[in-house]
Amino acid sequence: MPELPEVESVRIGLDRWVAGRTVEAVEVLHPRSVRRHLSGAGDFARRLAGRKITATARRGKYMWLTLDSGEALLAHLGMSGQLLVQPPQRADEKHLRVRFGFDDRGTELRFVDQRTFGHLMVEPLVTDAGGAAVPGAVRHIALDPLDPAFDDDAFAAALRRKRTEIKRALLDQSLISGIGNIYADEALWRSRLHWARATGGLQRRQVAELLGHVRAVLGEALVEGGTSFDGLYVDVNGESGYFERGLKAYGRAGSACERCRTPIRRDAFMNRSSFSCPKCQPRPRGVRVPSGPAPR
DNA sequence: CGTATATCCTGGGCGC
DNA sequence: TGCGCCCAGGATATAC
Repeated sequence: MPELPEVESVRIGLDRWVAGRTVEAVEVLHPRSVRRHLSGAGDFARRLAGRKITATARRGKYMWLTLDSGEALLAHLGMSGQLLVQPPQRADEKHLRVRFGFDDRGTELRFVDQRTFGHLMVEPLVTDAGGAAVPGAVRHIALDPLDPAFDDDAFAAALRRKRTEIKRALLDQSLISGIGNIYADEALWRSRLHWARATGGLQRRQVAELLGHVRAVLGEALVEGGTSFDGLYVDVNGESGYFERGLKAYGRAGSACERCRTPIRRDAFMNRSSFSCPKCQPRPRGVRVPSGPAPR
């Protein structure tokens, strides 16, 4: 489940292995992986053929490779997407979806994605509201909290205007990007905030502290090389991350909270799960939550 | 318009 | 051994 730290690990790896190289052949093995490239797989491949990769970039969970044509190859890894750099003679992965060959006949870039929630597209760069050049599909994605231009005060003000719960807000990529279910739960645990706390009721200082914890947990995971689950996520060269041992709340239902030893609880939340400490993160007054997984 | 919910999709794991 | 169900969840379309 790649979130910001995992995506950034992939970007760094790709930068080293593919920046400066020229794409030759592109093979789309599964049309769903390019479903958001509306002009089709053939057009996707044609826009890349002969193009040199000039740089890599990322915002939130999106990453892209800029091309010498002024366009970019945009990637979202979804739940299980991987971008692997492999020798051409290496056997195809079971869930290989797109293969990129280079004119130097060296290593290939491969998009592997079991669950096919990830996607790739080629798009022109456009200028966003903040004056940055981003692929069109990224225009509505907010800056992520590791971006130097992220505005803490504007975020706090936006939170206070909202009528929603804090975890929904953390997962809203148009408000703050890069955070998924795992790091949302971790940041809330560190902040001692229940996921259902109303955004409008948070004090400015609480928002500042929450942002501090968000940055800390993302930064620590980035240093560790990303969180790895089920072997589905590996970094660009196939090495798993190790952050799972640093998780204090996510996936720890029934285990003792490391602060107070109370068993971590699991609540149904947005058709998935939310993990928190019943004592450190008390439920806000008036909020009733069904326990266990959400009904399907 | 703002917020909430349904939907997409696969296969490993597990109970029977 | 095999069947069927559970489960993971980001982004988007649709509903309220």
